[in-house]
Order: sequence, then structure tokens, then C-alpha cells
Amino acid sequence: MTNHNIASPQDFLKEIIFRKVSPTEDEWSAFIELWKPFKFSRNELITDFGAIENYFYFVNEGVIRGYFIKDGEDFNMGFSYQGDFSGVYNSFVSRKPADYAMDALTEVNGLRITHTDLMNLFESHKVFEKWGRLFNEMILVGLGIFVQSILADSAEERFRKLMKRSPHIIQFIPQKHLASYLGMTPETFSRMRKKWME
Amino acid sequence: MTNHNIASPQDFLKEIIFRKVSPTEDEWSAFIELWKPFKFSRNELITDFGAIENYFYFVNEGVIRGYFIKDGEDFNMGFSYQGDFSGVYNSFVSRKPADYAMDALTEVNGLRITHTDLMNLFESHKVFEKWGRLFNEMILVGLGIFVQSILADSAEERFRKLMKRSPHIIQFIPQKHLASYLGMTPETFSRMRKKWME
DNA sequence: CTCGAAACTTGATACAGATCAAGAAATCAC
DNA sequence: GTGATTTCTTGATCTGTATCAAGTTTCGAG
Repeated sequence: MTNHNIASPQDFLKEIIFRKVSPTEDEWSAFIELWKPFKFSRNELITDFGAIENYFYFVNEGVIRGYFIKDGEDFNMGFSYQGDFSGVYNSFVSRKPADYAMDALTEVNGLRITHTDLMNLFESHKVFEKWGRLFNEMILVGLGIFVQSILADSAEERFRKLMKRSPHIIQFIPQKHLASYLGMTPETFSRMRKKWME
Repeated sequence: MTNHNIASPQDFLKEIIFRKVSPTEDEWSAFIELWKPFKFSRNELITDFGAIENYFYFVNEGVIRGYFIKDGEDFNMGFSYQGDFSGVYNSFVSRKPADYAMDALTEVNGLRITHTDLMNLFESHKVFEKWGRLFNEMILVGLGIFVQSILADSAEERFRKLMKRSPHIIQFIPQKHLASYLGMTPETFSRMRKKWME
């Protein structure tokens, strides 16, 4: 696993933001001072169902899981790793109670900003408003691919695509969570894994 | 069906945009002059697979279908009606070849703007950049609900939710398309419809 | 380190929804 | 309007994946 904590979380965030937009030094200062460090321990609940998400997260180290529960069963929406943004984003933007929750799969740390601060930043600096739009577009493109796969691919195809895209993921995310993410049971996942490794 | 063509498409678009942001009259003029009328006839292909989507559409009248094809089978991603925006949006924003296509389910007309013009508008007017961000957020929230339903709901639940949300939809969208949108076969859709109406 | 809990594997069985088929109804192009 | 084409319905059968069950391995808290 790449070790990003040689640089500070702030520098890491800067690198990620500058991939999309180019704020001036002053703009950057105004931006970065509003992001505060956070830390959660393994299995800790970060945002619960029904809460209104007040933070937008940047993951420096660790893994966050987004999920919802239906009839007692977990459904994973996705995972956030080093260098990803995270949060119960639809609640964050709509200011409505969260219909999914978020917890820490490992110890996780990074930076986060409140909704108020981010909105103020958007109002006062066009460059960040633009970044917000571009970020949303990136998420939309990813979700679109996910939807196509869920609609059209068999369980086996979804499994194979995941293995091709991120073969290492199986090392640090429990299989039951990956199974849920792919829309299959842990048993089915296990059987496919066996078949795959032969 | 509500008859929106009493007002001009331009006024209709204005109403929709002003729900989210409040441009000045000058800003509005700069905006609206870049939107050009379009018209497609029933069953006409609007954007094909592999093309780079060059337009962002506003539907004044009619219905547009977004879909992709896998192993010869159609999968509908969604429909755009009066007052909706449309287009192969992930291709439009990413400038990569479209992985889904769009056609007209009925005669359809409205306004559209080119990618270049919209990007220039975003650059020159913060208010529209903001609108772009808010629009993306709205789409994200909707996609999130769709994903949750596909992952966790049975075919019957998805059917019932659609009937509750838009009971009239069955009047003007062929059942095979609705079936595909819900991720089931037309046969299954037909059986559920029968059960539902009893 | 260790032991108890959680995660994973593997086999047997069940079932929702797909597929196949063929007739009935609706709709569109002319 | 009307015939051809497409869509819809209904029944019979099939199948991928879920469910249930029971043993095995892994992991992490203390």
C-alpha cells in the first residue's frame, strides 16, 4: 500500500484539489484552514441513519464504508480510501436525514469541513464552486458505471470486473462487505472466489 | 397531461432555472440566447453509443429515453419528460464516448446548448457555475435512491414503488421499457401489473 | 499468546424471476 | 380504416443465486 502519510494530510488534499482546479495561494489558504483533522477507530460509527450529515470528509489513511440496512441486512454502497472524499453525500447536499450510514472499517484519519464552511467557500470563491461541480460530475460518472453493472451484469461478471479493477481490495476489505457491495451473498462470493483462483 | 406549451420553452426553462438560482436580467439574457430549439420525431435516435455528447437538453414536450444495450438486450437508465434536463450526461461532462444512448419515445421538442457554450457560461457567470453544481447534486440524490432500490428491493417492491410514485407513467411509456427500467422482464412486469390491478 | 467470536467455506435445498412458447390485443404506417 | 407489426398476456419450465446448515479457519481483544 502506498504510504501517503509522509506528506501532511493538508499537502495530500492540496495535490488532489489541484488535479481539478488551480486556486491562488490566498484562495488555498482560505480553503485549507477550514478543514479540521478527524480520527475514528475501527468499527466506529461515523454518521448514523436519520442524522443530517454535517461534514464532508477527506480520507488520509484508512477505509470508510457507506451502507444502508434493509430488513436487518446490510447493503454496502461503496468504500472510501486514501485520497477519496467521503460522507453521506446526499444528506450533506440535500440537508435531509441520511438514508445511509457510514462507519470506519479500519482506523481512519483525515480532514473534514462543515457544511456551512464549505457553502461559504463556494459563495466567496468561484474556483471552489467550480471544484464542487467537477467533483459532483466525477461521482456521477462513477455511479453511472455502477448502475450499468448492477442492472446488466450477472453476479459472476460483477465479481470478475471487481477483481480486474481492484484485485488488492480483497486483502483489506472483509469478503462479506465486498459481497454486499456486489449485490450477492457471502456464500456466492466465496464460491466465485474459489472458482476464480483455480 | 399538463400543457406547458402555452408559455414559450424559454419561459419554461427560466422558471426551472430560477427555482435553484437567481441570475440578473443581463445574466439571464446571456444564458438563454445560447439555447437553441431542437425537435425529434418518435423513435428517432438522438445520441448514439460511442459518440461524444455535445449537447445538454431541456425537454419542453415529449419523452426521451436513456438506455444501453448488453448482449442484444435493452436496459433503460431513465426517462426525461417536460421540464427535465437530458442528454448522455456522463459523456457530456467527461468528453468520453457515450456508453449509453438516447432516443425519442414520442415526438419531442425543447432547447439545447452545446458543451462549449455551457462551459463558457460557467466560466463567465458564477451564478450558472453554481446552478451546475446544484443540478449535479439533484441528479446524484436521485441516482442514489435508484441504486438503493435496485440493490435492496425485490422486483415486486420496485414495481409498487414506481406505481406509487408515478402511476400515470404506465399510460404513455410502453411496458417493456418500464420493465427494463425496473430491471425485470416484460413478462414479470405484466404479471405484477395484473396482480396490482386486482 | 490464546481463546472466543466473527468470518469463511462447502454442500443440500428452495425459490424468485428468467426463459421459452404461442395466442390475443393494441397500435402504427400507409 | 385496415392489415401488418409490435406489444402484451398467460402458462410451462428452467436456472442462478439465495437460503439453510454445519464445520473450519481467521482474527482481534485482552
